[in-house]
Amino acid sequence: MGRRERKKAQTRRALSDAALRLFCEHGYDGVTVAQIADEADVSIATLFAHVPDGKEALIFDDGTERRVWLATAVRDRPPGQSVLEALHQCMAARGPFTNDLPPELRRKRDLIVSTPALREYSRKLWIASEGALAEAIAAESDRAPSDMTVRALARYVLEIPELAGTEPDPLAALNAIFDLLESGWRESPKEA
Amino acid sequence: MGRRERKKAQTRRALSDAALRLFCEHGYDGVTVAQIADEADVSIATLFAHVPDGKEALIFDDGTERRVWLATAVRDRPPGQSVLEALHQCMAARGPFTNDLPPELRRKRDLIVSTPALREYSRKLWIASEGALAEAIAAESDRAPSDMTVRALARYVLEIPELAGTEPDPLAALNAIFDLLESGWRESPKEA
DNA sequence: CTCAGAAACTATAACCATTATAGATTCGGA
DNA sequence: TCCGAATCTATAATGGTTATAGTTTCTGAG
Repeated sequence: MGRRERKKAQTRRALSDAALRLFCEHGYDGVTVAQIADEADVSIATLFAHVPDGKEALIFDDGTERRVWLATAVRDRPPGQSVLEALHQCMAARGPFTNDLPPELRRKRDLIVSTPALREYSRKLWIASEGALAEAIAAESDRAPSDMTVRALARYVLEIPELAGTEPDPLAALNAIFDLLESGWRESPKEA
Repeated sequence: MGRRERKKAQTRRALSDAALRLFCEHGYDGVTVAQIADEADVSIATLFAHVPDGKEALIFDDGTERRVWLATAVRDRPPGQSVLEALHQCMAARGPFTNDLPPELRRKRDLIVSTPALREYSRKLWIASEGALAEAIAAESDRAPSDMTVRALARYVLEIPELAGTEPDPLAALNAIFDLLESGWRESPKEA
């Protein structure tokens, strides 16, 4: 990697770090992009050159990670394990569902979960992997990636973090949702 | 209804109409709120007084309609019909899933479907009914409205318009998704 | 090595949505 | 009739985002 790319990555990092620090200290709405640019010692134009999606994207990567992570979790799952089980398992290790994280990441997660704008952007990143996940699921289940059932399943799995992330017991919520996806909605009709 | 409320409703209507007309003519991004305010002959401040959620909300109602509509569809469904069947049926009559609409509404629907910002806001309106729908479902199925399974089902049903609205055959997509929710994900494992 | 061009960065100025302020007008009810 | 509240207005400020045009820094070809 040449010096150019190294410096670019450095700048991006400085922006992430500055943004996260300031957000944690003053709250998302209490910080302006100008302050973040100052703190990272770049111009505002440079900030937006690095983060085309805007302020919310500052503390996130571009979503590539999630995509490959999901695809490999499905493809390389242990033999005998179903696709949904594999997704269940790897989701459980993720962000909102475990406390087995370095305190720095935990602070970041708490910031995201407690800030609507950041939660929403996080969801957008998850949804952006829908195509990749649909392909992975399709490959394992003899269906077309464009099959609506496949796309819907992918979408519903990717909505789980936003859906369960704010529950009192996120992990229990996660389990309940995967159970629903696995078995569908079984009605227990009301007494007449 | 006094003159005051009547005038207020009139102004709100003028804003909706102006916004829809201009959006259709120049595209969502090709119109500024200033132009809309001008066209409706009110000040910008008045525009925002009527539409606190901002530009995207101009052509939508406040979501109350959907809420009551969903709740009654579930509660007053024909005897013998399941909750999901009732929701399936009433969704099918809605926006993106039928062409049985006056041309004016069809143009509005096409505008929304083809404009990301408006699609997103439409989804927000649907999701805002999650609590109401969850209560309705809970009441019919002997579960608590806070039961994660109930909440997830409500959420997943309300995501359908965004999920299926852009498909080539939205109605077929709708049917497939309800089938998934009804029966869950049945894997047809790949040959070894 | 060198130099031409690409990439990253900068300052500056614009644009637009949104909110705040303060004051004017209109309406409803007592 | 008259007070208070709701609506509307003009105006200005804030803050995110983009456009422009020019400067510096790196890379790779010759």
